[in-house]
Amino acid sequence: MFPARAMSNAERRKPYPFDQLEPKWQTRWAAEKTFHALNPGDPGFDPARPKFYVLDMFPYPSGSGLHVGHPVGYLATDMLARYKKMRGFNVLHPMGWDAFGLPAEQYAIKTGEHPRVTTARNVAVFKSQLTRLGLAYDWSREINTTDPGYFRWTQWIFLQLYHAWFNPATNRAEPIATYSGGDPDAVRLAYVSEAPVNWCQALGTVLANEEVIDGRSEVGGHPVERRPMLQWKLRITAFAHRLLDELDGLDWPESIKALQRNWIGRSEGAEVAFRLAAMTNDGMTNDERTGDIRHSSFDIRVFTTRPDTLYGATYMVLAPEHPLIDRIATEDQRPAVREYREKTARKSDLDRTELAKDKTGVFTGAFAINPVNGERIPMWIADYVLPGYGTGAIMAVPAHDERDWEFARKFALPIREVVSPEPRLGLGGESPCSAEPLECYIGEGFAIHSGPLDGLPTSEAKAEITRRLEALGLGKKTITYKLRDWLFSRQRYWGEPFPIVWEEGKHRAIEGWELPLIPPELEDFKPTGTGEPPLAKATEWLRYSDKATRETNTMPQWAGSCWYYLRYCDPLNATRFVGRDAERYWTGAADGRDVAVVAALRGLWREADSRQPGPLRLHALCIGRLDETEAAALSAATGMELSGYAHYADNQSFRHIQKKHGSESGEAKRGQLAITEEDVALIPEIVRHPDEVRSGSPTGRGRPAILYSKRINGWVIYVEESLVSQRRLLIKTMYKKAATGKRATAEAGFAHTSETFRRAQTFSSRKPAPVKGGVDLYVGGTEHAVLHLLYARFWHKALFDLGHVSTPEPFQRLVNQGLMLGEDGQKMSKSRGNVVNPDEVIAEYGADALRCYEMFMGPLEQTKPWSMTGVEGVARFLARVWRLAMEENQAGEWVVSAAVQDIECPRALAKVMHATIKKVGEDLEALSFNTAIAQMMIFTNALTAAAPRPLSAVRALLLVLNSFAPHLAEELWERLGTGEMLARQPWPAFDPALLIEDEIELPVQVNGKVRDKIVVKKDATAAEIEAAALAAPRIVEHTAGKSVKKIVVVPGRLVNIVAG
RNA sequence: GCCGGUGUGGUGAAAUGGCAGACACAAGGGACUUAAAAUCCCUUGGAGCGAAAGCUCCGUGCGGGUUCGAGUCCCGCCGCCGGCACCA
Repeated sequence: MFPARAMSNAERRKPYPFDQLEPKWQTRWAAEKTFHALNPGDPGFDPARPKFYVLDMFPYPSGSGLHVGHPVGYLATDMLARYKKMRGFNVLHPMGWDAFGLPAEQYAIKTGEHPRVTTARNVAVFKSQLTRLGLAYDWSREINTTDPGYFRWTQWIFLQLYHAWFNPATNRAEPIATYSGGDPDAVRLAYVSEAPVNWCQALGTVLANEEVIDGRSEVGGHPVERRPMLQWKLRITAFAHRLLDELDGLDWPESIKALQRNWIGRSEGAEVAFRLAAMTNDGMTNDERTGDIRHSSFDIRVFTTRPDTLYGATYMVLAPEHPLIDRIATEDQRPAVREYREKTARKSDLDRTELAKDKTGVFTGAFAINPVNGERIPMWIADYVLPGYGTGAIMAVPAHDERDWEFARKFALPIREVVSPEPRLGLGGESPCSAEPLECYIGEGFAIHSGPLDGLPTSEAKAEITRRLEALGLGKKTITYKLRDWLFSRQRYWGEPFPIVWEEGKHRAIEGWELPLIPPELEDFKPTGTGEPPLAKATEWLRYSDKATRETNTMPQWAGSCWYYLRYCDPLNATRFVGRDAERYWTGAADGRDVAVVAALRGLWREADSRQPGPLRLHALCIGRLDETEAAALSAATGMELSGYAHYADNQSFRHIQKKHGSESGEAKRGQLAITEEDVALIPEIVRHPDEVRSGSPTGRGRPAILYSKRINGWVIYVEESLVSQRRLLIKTMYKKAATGKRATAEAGFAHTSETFRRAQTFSSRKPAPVKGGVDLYVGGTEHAVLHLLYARFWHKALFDLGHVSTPEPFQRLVNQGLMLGEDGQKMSKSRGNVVNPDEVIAEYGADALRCYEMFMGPLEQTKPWSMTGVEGVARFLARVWRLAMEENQAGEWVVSAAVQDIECPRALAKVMHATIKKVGEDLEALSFNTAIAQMMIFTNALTAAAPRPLSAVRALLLVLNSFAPHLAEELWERLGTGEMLARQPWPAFDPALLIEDEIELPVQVNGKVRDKIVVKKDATAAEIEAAALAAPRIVEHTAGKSVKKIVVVPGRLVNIVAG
């Protein structure tokens, strides 16, 4: 060992001994489970506390570990989690690993080491790095997507999708059993289809549209080609309108919402049916040429956003993949058509989009009839029309669409102007002008040469033509989306196997009890290159029965991340993917009290059931409290079928209020009452006399109700067994105002009641309030805007429809942390050599300095370059904090400074202290970490200057600093403190009275320029301020020789004198 | 082309329509020290005037507008970053 003296010299170089105290506190937090979150039902769980679920996007544990850019978001959530805990919240702040994926598998192929092994190693590295940052995760909830206990439920959710369909009538996913059509396989949310897909030869797998960027794979940048293959898809398109519409209610950055809107790509327009012309240009009739259509003159439908330009459609274009081409192409055009289609099929997406600026196409020989004017228009095929969008066919209006214009010019097709930017007179639709327009006009305007539409502005013309087409059955208003179904299978080893077997060419699901379906052990993970998945090599595993074999595709990496935020709520649940109570509690459909209500209901139900055994159904009559969704969740939670739902906002409470107002029926109607605070206060009176409560249900009228009642956490629940003969259990819920006592409690209770009535009113006016819920705050990078974030929303909505979760959206609030650039201002990357490793920063300056620096740099959402000198500055700040309380003695040991004394805080210092408590709290709520730190620096500077230093002020600093620099704060708290852990302390209160100055300084402007300052009493009147301002010496100077025209006094702000 | 964001000192950045540049970094000067490190103090948007205290003018990408007052709101441009892009 070093001699003591040498040791202290070495130590002295460190501004404070973070290298000792940081590991110490990390160990303590882990040992004492300081950040362990309790679930409803756990011993010690406090349902009265509000909850806060704050989530990071879990990382893929790569082999290279973290760089300093990764933890930006983790640090933000950590600070918020620690703060919310001090604020009395039950905080859920978990972390886990998104560990299936390509890199681990590619590494395995290279080294022969099993991905399971490398994944475990990488996870260990990541976890230790995160721990060294002092992140307050509840590690007891750690999850790993590659853990069979986890992916079992990923497979289970897939089965829910497989066994479900989207019912357009109800606009939601339903069990496949409710589908009455002939072929359920055609409508499942998870289905197989043979279609052109994105095949990446280098990766040996197919990819989703979202994973292909400019014709190359997102991972690795390898070329991607179109190839028809039999693949699994998920029917995300069925949810397109909901995924789009429900973005509005989310508290997300506008940019991410815009990205998703863009990706979903809604277009409003019309579908128009064109009839195939009977006569072709060679004089033959269709009947003579093609047998198939002899008896049915079929239609070709096109989609257009500009139905108003229908009179200007001079030709039609089909996508080369369009299925009707074989039937319509004329004999003489057939070779050219076939050649063009083959050429197109060979083209990659990249070729088709990037290089195809020059239009190509071939005439099919067929003609279609324009339904509005009976004109024969030629039908072409061209690759600028895409098969997957709209109907795969367009009407071409070259005068008003740039692509059609270009195409028409190249192939000398007619161009007819039908929209004029200015209203034009005297141009009848019956006489199309012969002169072709000189340029393409794509804007809106007024219809011309368009028969009955002439003169109408574009928007009216659209509506008019659509109405006419609909009346004739030739078209209809249509909404089209760009979003395509999600290609869900991959030809890789390291992913979840599908819980599907194939028998005689048909697929079917395996049973739930067969899960998890574990992938086979393989020596050789290599993709086959033929599109056959590596799992096909496991011959033993492959065989399911004599006749059936297993599906060999695996799920994409996104599968596991689609629902991980749910698993965190209840990570060890062995019977359900997430416990209902845990899900309802943490994702916010219910607060702790609601969850307790459900638990009590279950108990009451058991009691009722024991009196008269047999299946019970639940009939929910809700007084202003539960909406329909919650009633459904309640029935699921109690295990009772929901036989009916009625909203109950009126009835007793309604009558009671009505009586009070002296208005008899007729005057005040349901949902139209202006409910006052006083009215709400009357509600508890009803509750206090349960005997007066009679069943309000139509069937229970007049019969005395058998009431079970139970009081839980300010709730009173009645269970009314008035419908015994029908085996229906009537439940009612009613909110009870919090017991009188502390004012604050009563107010909190009141606010809740008030909200209840708002919702009740909203419901009775038939406009359900949007159900908020999901993760309270989700922080992550912007790169998942249309991948993970869209997929997860889709899964969540499907699970919601199927009754498995209680909210329609997974992430209520989303924040993107900004990118961290290298010191050179470039993106951090190994090849640039500008990567900064957090471990090195921690070794030199400590984790607290790294934490504070990353948050001090600027706003969380902003991109910003790393600066080592910046870390140094923050480290200096922390060292100053340390020296506020500590000094070195003769022996070179740190001891509590004699300057810290238990004295009363001088008023000036107290002011800074309370201002700091206020600002840091507000800034944390607003995620303005940088300005919070600046304020703490101000406070620290003030404290440094003070001698002696009041103990209470130093402690206050530690309380607010704790979220940012928890190790340092804990250590000083311990040395100064009462023996309790700082992390468990409540957030300090500030005294607003102290922040109000008796006298305030006001700047005085003359013509908008500050010329002097005056000091006035805080409650000075405007007249007093005016007089003081005009008397100020420099104001007198500046207004000399001028006349004062106006004086603007902004109390507490400034005075502006307008003079001229 | 379309969509979203953004533009303030040498640098990172502050600023409910109300004193532009808080808080830091860097730089310069000083104190302590034999010396260095560490620490502490001072100066620091630009130009000009003054011996000094201080004063004046200009200044938030550019051009207009609203207002007693604009970094902030409105209109029109320009630059940069991100996304989408033959989506009919």
